[in-house]
Amino acid sequence: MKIGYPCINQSLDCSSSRTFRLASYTEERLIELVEQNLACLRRILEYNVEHDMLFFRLTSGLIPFASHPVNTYNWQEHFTMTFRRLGDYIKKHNMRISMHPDQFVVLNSPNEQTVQNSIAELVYQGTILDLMGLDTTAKLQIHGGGAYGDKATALGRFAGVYHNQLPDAVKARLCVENDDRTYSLQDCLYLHQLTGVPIIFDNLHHECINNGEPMREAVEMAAQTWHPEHDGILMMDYSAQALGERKGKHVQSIPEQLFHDFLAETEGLDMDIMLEIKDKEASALKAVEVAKSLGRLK
DNA sequence: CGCGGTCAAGTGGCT
DNA sequence: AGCCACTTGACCGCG
Repeated sequence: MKIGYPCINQSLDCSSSRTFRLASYTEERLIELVEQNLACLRRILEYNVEHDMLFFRLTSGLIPFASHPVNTYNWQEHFTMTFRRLGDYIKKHNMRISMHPDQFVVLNSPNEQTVQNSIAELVYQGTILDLMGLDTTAKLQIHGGGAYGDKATALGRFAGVYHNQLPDAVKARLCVENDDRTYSLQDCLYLHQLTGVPIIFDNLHHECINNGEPMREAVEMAAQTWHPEHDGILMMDYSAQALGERKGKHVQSIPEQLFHDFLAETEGLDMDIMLEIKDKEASALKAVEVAKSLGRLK
């Protein structure tokens, strides 16, 4: 088991997703900002290693406008060695890496342009993992997309894009997460049947929409969609409901007892857990201690 | 130099 | 009909 948090470290005084507006785009500025983003990423990774957090999600914003037509710069070549060194560090410390393309990536959109933009974004994010030299256990995590009034048809469209349009390099890394309002775990398992994509499990989303599966059973079903050699062990997002807030809203800080209970409920199951909690590494640190106390983490 | 409006992109639920 | 949330606020113009 590995534990981690997404994208941002609030203890460090740097950001790996500094960016700029389209209106102020210049190549010079792009290069300078990417250098800063990658330098910060290195610091975050070092912090994580020091604190036994070996699971981390890279921000989508590492390369600004990477899949936008305005960016014609060959950043892949320019930063080849930087990415390789980052990847070497990740591999040396046996870290697990994911990326989560944002809500604009919708593979089942009826809008062809949206689909093409989505593919371009997935190619960009996959390229980063490729340049780092990471194997296919480093994943790109997206949602099923929209329902458009008919989930079965929409998932069929997803499968069509998957089989006919996605490059192999993206297919090898793609996984789909159950979301909190449209595609439940069951829906995702159906998509897995159509495509073979592993299903990344989100416990809070599962609490929002489900078909009555108890938590342990749900984790087991998701885990079965991961091919041990090709995909690695199950990745999951862990969060808890912010009390009194909109359903699905993440808490500010991890309720340690709830996390303890979750680990107890899933005893014997191996997985890597991403803490989607507002205060980031602070909660991840607490989670690491809880997991260690239960002997789930060395 | 701090504040607040705004920023590439989609979708659906809530008010 | 418009606002908000989403894996993450950051940027920039203005006062």
